[in-house]
Amino acid sequence: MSAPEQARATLLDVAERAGVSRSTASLAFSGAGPVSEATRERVMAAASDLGYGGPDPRARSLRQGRSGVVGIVFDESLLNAFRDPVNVQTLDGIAEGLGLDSNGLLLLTETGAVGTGIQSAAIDAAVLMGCTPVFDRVVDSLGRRGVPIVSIEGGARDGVVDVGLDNAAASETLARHLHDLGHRSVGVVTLGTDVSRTIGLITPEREAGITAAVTADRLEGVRRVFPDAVAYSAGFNLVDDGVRAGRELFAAADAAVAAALPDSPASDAAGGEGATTVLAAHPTAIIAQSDLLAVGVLQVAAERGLRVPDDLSVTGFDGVRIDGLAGVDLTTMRQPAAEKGRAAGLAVTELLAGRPVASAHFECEFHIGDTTGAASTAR
Amino acid sequence: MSAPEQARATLLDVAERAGVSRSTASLAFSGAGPVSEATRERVMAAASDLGYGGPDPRARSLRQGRSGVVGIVFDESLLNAFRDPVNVQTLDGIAEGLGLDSNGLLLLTETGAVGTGIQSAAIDAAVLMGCTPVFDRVVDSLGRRGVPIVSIEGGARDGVVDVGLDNAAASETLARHLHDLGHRSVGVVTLGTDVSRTIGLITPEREAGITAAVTADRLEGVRRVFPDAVAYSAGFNLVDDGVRAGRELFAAADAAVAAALPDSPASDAAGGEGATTVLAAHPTAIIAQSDLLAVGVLQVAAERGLRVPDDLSVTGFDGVRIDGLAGVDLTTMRQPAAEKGRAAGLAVTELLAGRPVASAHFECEFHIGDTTGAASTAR
DNA sequence: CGTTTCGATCGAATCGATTCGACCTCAGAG
DNA sequence: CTCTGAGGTCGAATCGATTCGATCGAAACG
Repeated sequence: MSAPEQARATLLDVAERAGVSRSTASLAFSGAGPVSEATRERVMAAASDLGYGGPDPRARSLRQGRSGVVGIVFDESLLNAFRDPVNVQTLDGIAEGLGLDSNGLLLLTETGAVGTGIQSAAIDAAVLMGCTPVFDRVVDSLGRRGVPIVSIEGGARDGVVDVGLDNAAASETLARHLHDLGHRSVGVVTLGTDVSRTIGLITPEREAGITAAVTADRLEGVRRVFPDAVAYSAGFNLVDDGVRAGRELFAAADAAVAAALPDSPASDAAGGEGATTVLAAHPTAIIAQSDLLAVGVLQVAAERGLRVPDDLSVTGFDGVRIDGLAGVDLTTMRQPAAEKGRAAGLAVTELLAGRPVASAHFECEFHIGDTTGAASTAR
Repeated sequence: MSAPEQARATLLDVAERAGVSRSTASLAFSGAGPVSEATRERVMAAASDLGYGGPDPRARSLRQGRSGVVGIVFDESLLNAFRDPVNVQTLDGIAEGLGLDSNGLLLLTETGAVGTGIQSAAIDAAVLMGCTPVFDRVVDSLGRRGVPIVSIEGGARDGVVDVGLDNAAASETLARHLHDLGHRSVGVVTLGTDVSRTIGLITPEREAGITAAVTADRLEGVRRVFPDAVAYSAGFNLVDDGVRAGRELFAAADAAVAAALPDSPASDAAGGEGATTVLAAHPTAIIAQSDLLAVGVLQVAAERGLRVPDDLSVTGFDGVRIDGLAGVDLTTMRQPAAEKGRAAGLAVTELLAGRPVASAHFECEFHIGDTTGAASTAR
């Protein structure tokens, strides 16, 4: 109201009106340096008169060489990124880890398109969420600008601090648990394998080309125990995609069993060893690479009238509290997502302070719920 | 590698190495203005030699007077904000509405704390998600700086473009639907009422002091049809909070019914009119102010052995696709959350272009699912 | 052959602050 | 009375680009 649309007041205007120099006015606002109380009040009064809203962040960030903004880079649309509770928890942890040093988190997406945003965003540091080869370009570009980078589950990369889990080991623990319970025929429902997020059976060729480190590592952990387990990839980390993958996995088993029966009259073939065993029998356990996918598998089990864990054991991963599914106690590996975020936030703080930071790895906690049990021998 | 840790190259360095002036080098990078192909290549080669990663966004934004960043302001922690699918959809819509003009969305939270971030963030415009009085300060502060503001469901505010729904009318539609089905005793499960998000019964005094516009408007819509409906407030928009509020609501009804029986031996008192009717009888319908809360209520119904919609009708609001609950077809008002976001994004674009923008209101679509039916007379 | 025109390039001003070193003044110590 | 020191203030340099108006050369035109 007081300043309709004429040129906005600058710190110089304020200083002149208060009868002091620019530098003194600046000190009055920033609080750095000694300024007498009387002067400060005069400056503030002048600012108020002129409708001055404080120093321009753009100018300040140019002079200071930092903006206080940390970029969060996703490799998928925000819509999908935020559907995954782990991402949300991690983000919250990052915000906490950065504390009050930060002026906010800048959401950026690098989906493979041109992505002008990431080039021209005034960020002091970047956190890469997830890991696809798409990020190589981002790492290059930011590295050239001297922007420190922290990746979450991004795997080892040159000049990048990584925060993650030992996914393979954690996954192996789950697999071994099932093996100990007597399971021999297991299926795996995996997360997306690459940028395309193709849904469907993971053939050996496809498995070799998995670019998503988390997916690859968790699958590798399973392979150490069940080298021949059939794996189906879900597209996104969603319950519904888990349902879809679960249905397909069982349908494939149905077909394989049906095909095996007439061909080999000797039913003991189903008890033999080798890849055919896995393919030609219904799985007694499903290892899902996330809790959301596991919940989808549980729904498929219900559809097919399979009792869990009597007829089918199911494991998840993440240990997220799934809103609205309080009743289910899933056997899973609980990962400290918020802590990972916090660690990433702290790492950013350290890097910005010029201190060196090492990559950090977190432990998962093995939680045995009531979705796993002894393999049924009656099948 | 090529530039270890010596002073980072600037555009001037690049220009000198390429044998051109600063201005020409700038034009070569920005693409504005005519530059010969040979010169451009020479500049790019020099940049590459020096490990120059493009113009500094800070300097650019100072000179141009804009950063390309749009602030998204929440009144709660990011963790809670992103648990609400409506927020996520809206955010995605905003990103889409802004298109390629934007360099990213800056997440800011104003929870009532000092919030230095919002003051010193270089944003061109701001979108306020939700609406609490806390935002008054934000509006002031940003307005003084000349930053355009768009609010989502923020209600009318001076100098702020608002994008929202006619929540009262939409809510009234649901209530009338239930009334038409013969329901007379209904309960309401509401969203948070204010910053404190206190869970529990909404007394008349408390109802008068609701500061969350969405909650107040939706409740008002119900009141037009059921003036005496009992309302319980859930804290956050979560299934689990819906479960909790639903349980309390039914427990309160249990108590009221038990208290009414011995006192008034004439059981026809339960069929009379007035506030006591509502309080002294179990509700035959529950109006939840969101789908997530409605799902919680459905779970409570299952707990108590109530069949839906035979024994109890339930309505929601939002029309979100709830991951993992594909089977339920909720009666609800579907709101175009993504469209709202898109409209907000477009509004920001227009405002930044200096064009005037009017507040916009969107229509909800009434969806009758299978969770509402005729009121049971047998109770 | 002189003039116009247009494309390419350059110089200098500008964006709005922060910050360093210099300077001044006044109080207290010697 | 003088010297010292510290608090308070100021001037000027600086951050790294964008952009406007001027300049210059060559091609096109009459």
